[in-house]
Amino acid sequence: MIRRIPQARDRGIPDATVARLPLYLRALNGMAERGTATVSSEDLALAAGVNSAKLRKDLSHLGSYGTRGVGYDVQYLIYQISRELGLTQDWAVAIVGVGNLGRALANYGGFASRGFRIAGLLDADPHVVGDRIAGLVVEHADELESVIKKRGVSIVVIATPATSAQQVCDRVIAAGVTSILNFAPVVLAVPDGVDVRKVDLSIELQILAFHEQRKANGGPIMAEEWPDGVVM
Amino acid sequence: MIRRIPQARDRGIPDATVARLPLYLRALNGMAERGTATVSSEDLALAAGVNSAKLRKDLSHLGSYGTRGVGYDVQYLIYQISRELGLTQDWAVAIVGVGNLGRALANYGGFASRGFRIAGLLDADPHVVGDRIAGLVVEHADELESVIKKRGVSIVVIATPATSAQQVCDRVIAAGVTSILNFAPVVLAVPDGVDVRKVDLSIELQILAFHEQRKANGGPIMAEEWPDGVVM
DNA sequence: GTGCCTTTGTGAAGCAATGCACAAAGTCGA
DNA sequence: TCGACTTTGTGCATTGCTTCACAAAGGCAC
Ligand SMILES: NC(=O)c1ccc[n+]([C@@H]2O[C@H](COP(=O)([O-])OP(=O)(O)OC[C@H]3O[C@@H](n4cnc5c(N)ncnc54)[C@H](O)[C@@H]3O)[C@@H](O)[C@H]2O)c1
Ligand SMILES: NC(=O)c1ccc[n+]([C@@H]2O[C@H](COP(=O)([O-])OP(=O)(O)OC[C@H]3O[C@@H](n4cnc5c(N)ncnc54)[C@H](O)[C@@H]3O)[C@@H](O)[C@H]2O)c1
Repeated sequence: MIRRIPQARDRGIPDATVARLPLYLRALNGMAERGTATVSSEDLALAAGVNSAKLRKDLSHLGSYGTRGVGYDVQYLIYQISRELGLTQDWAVAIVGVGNLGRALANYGGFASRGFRIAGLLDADPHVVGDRIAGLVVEHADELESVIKKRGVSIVVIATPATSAQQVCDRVIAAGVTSILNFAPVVLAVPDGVDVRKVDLSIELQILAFHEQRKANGGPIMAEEWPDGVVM
Repeated sequence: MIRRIPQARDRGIPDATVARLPLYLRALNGMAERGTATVSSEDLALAAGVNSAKLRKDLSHLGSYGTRGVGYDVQYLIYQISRELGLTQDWAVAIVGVGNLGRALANYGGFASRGFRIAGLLDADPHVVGDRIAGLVVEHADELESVIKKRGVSIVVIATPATSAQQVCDRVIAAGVTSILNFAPVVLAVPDGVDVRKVDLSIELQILAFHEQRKANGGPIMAEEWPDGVVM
């Protein structure tokens, strides 16, 4: 039986931890702006909305960056988390599908400030191609492969209708992209080695509705039957 | 020691299961449109992008709705999942903050089709108030409480800048709302009994960047040190 | 120095979710 | 009616994540 010997800086950081690091980073940036020099796990955990033991365990996966009796140096921790997440370099992102959502994303300033530079906007609709949005001109979807290669795009955001998403996905993967953020409500099929993250707003609302219903009724109405009262 | 006796329709559905039900529902709706009458756990799992044992276990939390040797009746399963999620009723949703993102959400047709009716759009900016978007007129944020009460809003979407989000959140909770979908990059403090779900696009990109960096380098650059090479 | 106080880092226990593997249930053709 | 075949529903082992609780580390006052 093979047992992994845990090391000081174990390379395998749990997914759950990776997903929280950006949260810590955001809280730390706020503190840095307010001039805070050091912070305890307790306070940082509070600001990030997690439990302090979890925070300490998460940070311990990156290394031993705290000082007992004192806490963590805010600037140093910002740097370490940023480095771990790969935010010390900047990333070229292309947005495919410049409709309602694609436009909102393109106009959003919060990406650039985190090192995500929008390097291309692409759409299949000739009425949209040529529009200038947030300083960029929308290019035709036919240019997808060439834009990806010329501008070193490594992350693609898919904001097309569901029907085109898989096709766009296949093309960007063929062009060498291995990180995709998908807003279309479809399950994308991708080969191993490609990471897809999805954001589905309608799923979030459905989860809220589930809990809301429980709060109101203590559960769904009409347990086992069809609306007309006939059990199948 | 108290041990819960598992029942045919155990009322405590695991969170992980609830989060996947909308996925199954979407896959089932696709099948229904294509005229499929029954589906096996294997096929449905494939369409939803999960493992079939997981799918069966998830569905078993709702009840025993399959037929051995055959599979699940598509229409019946759609109804059962919808009922469980609370989608057999419709929900009035208000969007607070009608900027880039709020507009995209308001214009999106995918909510109404799932029983989420946009019942109000609110903004604090007088230049935005009065705009007509997707058939609704934007109202002033001062009307928040009255809109919630008059239109029976039970889910609020917060799409304001981060600085206003907590304040909006406090107000909607005071007005009786207990389900919130938050797009602002802040941790909202809420009392017990209030559900908040958050969508943070920039976190998703950061997670992608983390994995992308690993694929490229096998890990972050300059393990323990500051950029200038001095260990703290 | 020395000792007190604070806070980290981490074993270990507890809990939740996953995935395997198969008996039981039901279908369908002969 | 029966037997072969398919597919569900679930017990169980496993994995992964969370939380507790505390020894060890380090700062700081005197
Ligand atoms: N708008 C929202 O709030 C929202 C919410 C949840 C999910 N979504 C999903 O996000 C996606 C985009 O939504 P939207 O509201 O922006 O839709 P939209 O119809 O406004 O925009 C889609 C854009 O994609 C373009 N397009 C179509 N096929 C293309 C292709 N092959 N290559 C490049 N571009 C192509 C279209 O020309 C259009 O401009 C949809 O899949 C939608 O379901 C949107
Ligand atoms: N646009 C995106 O793609 C995107 C991506 C990720 C996160 N976000 C987040 O979503 C939120 C909205 O983003 P946006 O791009 O639409 O911003 P925006 O500035 O375009 O829109 C914000 C709107 O909220 C309104 N507002 C401000 N204070 C208010 C209050 N107290 N009550 C009601 N309305 C108020 C403003 O008048 C404005 O119209 C922000 O928190 C942003 O960080 C946006």
